[in-house]
Amino acid sequence: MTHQTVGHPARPGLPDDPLADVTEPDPSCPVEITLAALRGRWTTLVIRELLRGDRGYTDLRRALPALSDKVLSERLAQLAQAGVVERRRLPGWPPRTCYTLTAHGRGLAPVLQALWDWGAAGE
Amino acid sequence: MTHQTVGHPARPGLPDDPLADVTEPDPSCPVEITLAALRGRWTTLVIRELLRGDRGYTDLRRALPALSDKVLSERLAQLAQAGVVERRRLPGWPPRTCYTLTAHGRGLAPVLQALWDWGAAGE
DNA sequence: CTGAATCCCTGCCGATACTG
DNA sequence: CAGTATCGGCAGGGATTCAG
Repeated sequence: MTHQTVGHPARPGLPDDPLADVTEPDPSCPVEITLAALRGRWTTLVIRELLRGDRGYTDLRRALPALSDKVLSERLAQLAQAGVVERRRLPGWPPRTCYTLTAHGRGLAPVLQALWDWGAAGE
Repeated sequence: MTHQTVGHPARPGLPDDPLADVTEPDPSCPVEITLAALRGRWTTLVIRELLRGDRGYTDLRRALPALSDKVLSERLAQLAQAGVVERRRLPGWPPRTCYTLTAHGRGLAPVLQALWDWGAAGE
């Protein structure tokens, strides 16, 4: 059990942590770390695809036809750097790469669910 | 009970909804609605301040000193449009405005918590 | 097949200055 | 006190092209 509810008696809905008091945008703030991982057009859709199972580069292109090579590469690199996805090059020819969510990446599922719930509830 | 768990038997972590199958970024996707509401530098910090209680314009400026007038105005307008905050003009002089989270806006607390948890757990 | 490099264009962000 | 107007810089995103 690595996350969920640190206990925040006096602050409804906000963690009881010094970083919760930052007075300006701070890349080390957990909230910003997560938003940075999700940042950019297409990012959440790529994650959604990978939540459904491992995918190759071409699988992703086929699932998201309007997504350009450049942006797909960018997103996969960004997500790899954030520790969300892992690349595995498969031996043989033609060259193939398999993209998998890391354990950390799979942890985004409840985050996306929370985003979905609020957006669906709202307004 | 307006949101939370539609029931998604076959899709771990993802809602069972046709919109979950969109093949390109779609502003009506709940996830994107939420991300749009949170988009932009300073946005989450403004929300955090308001989660702690109602604030006036100057209160917010004092709490976030590095935030410029223009951006604060932009954020408050954006959040008002998203139905997250409500403005109340107080009568009398000098002019005062009180910013309050709507019920919908208060619902962002668990979302921010989820973002915090993942960012704090990770990497 | 799987990417990375380039070019261009748009939109966001901040600083400054000004109004009711 | 509570904003709005304008300007400039810079980063994000798409189309195309090139490489391993």
